[in-house]
Amino acid sequence: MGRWQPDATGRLQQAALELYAERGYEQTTVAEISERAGLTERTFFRHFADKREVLFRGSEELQQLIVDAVDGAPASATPIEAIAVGLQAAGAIFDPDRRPHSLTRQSVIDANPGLQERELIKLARLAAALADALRRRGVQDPAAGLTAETGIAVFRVAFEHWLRHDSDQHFEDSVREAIAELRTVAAS
Amino acid sequence: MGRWQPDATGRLQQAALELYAERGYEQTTVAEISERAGLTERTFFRHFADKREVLFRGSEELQQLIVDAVDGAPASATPIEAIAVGLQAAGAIFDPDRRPHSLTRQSVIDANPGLQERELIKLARLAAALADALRRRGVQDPAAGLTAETGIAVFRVAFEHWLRHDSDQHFEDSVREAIAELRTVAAS
DNA sequence: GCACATGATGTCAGTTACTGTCATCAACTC
DNA sequence: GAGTTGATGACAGTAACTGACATCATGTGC
Repeated sequence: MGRWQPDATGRLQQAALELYAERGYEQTTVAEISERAGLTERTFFRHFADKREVLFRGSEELQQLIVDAVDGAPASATPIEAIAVGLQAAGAIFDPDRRPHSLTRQSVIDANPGLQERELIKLARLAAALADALRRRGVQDPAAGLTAETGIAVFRVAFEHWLRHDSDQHFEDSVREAIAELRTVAAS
Repeated sequence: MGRWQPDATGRLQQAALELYAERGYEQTTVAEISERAGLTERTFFRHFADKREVLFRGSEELQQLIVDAVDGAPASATPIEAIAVGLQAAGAIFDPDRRPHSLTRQSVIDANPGLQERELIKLARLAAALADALRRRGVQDPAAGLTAETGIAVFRVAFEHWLRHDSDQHFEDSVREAIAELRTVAAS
């Protein structure tokens, strides 16, 4: 059993999620995660900047996916429609098969304030990226920023609905429903 | 020079802000902060849960101030108007005399992602408290949550404007302007 | 004035997240 | 098959944070 087992990053992610879920985030040491993954503590910190980040790898890809979709939305789309197109593209990541994994991950985050902080800054970065994408479409400020933040609110509503809904509804449908809800609220 | 110098919490806060501003948050140790305040490291952690929290003491009072004002807003006020009343009450804390202090504090936060995370979760808690206050006024969901989050966006815009504006404009006026901006955006 | 309770602080030992440095080993190149 | 490259191990070190217990200032009852 030499070094160089494949996918060290993935093994660390899986080991961390398992342990966080089993015994809690704070009760889990990085040494334990690394051991379960067959690696050392030092190697963990070569793959992840800190103990929280192991749960958030992939948020960059999610952001890129969404931003690319916004960039690709038809020029005729209004700002909020462009955001909706972007969010729906996230369905490629949030597919029904991965819902159990997402549920476990979210329950771990919801149980720990430190992890919630990390989640919030990821969403804030996504909001900033969405605002930039809107500006590239010619949307002026402060509409770009406000629409982007509204988009984050929609994302959260859609994601939570997708998580909690038992049926294997597609994420795109959850986004559609959240947008409809937003229009109702905004029109009142 | 015995123990029991008055206002240990305040001395720790001032020492921390000075050192964070002088040499940076990460380059400052809790031992150094405590020493400047004439206390020990252990005592620091009796006053503050962690090294970040020393910059955020008072956010609970701010939240209470705003929520109380929302509760006290006239029954005839619309949800967003009630939020505006609440945010304007924060002018009691953000008075022009404290602007230099707020500027220093914000520059420290803006220079460190960890501190930004803490700021974000404080704002998220404020948003949750605002949503509860709206529900007490009979506002239904999801309008309560969405209006509360919009209120946070308004707060951030107003606060940043108040910070950056050289004249000693009152915070209440910044809130008024931000609300007007929001109405313009929403009506477009 | 004095014993006593109370609360804030000091002291000290310990755990753990995180970093710097250098050695080691697998795979790839020529 | 020697050298290069990149990932990992080993080890020492710093600093955030915690638990346990001692100590001291202050207030209270007498």
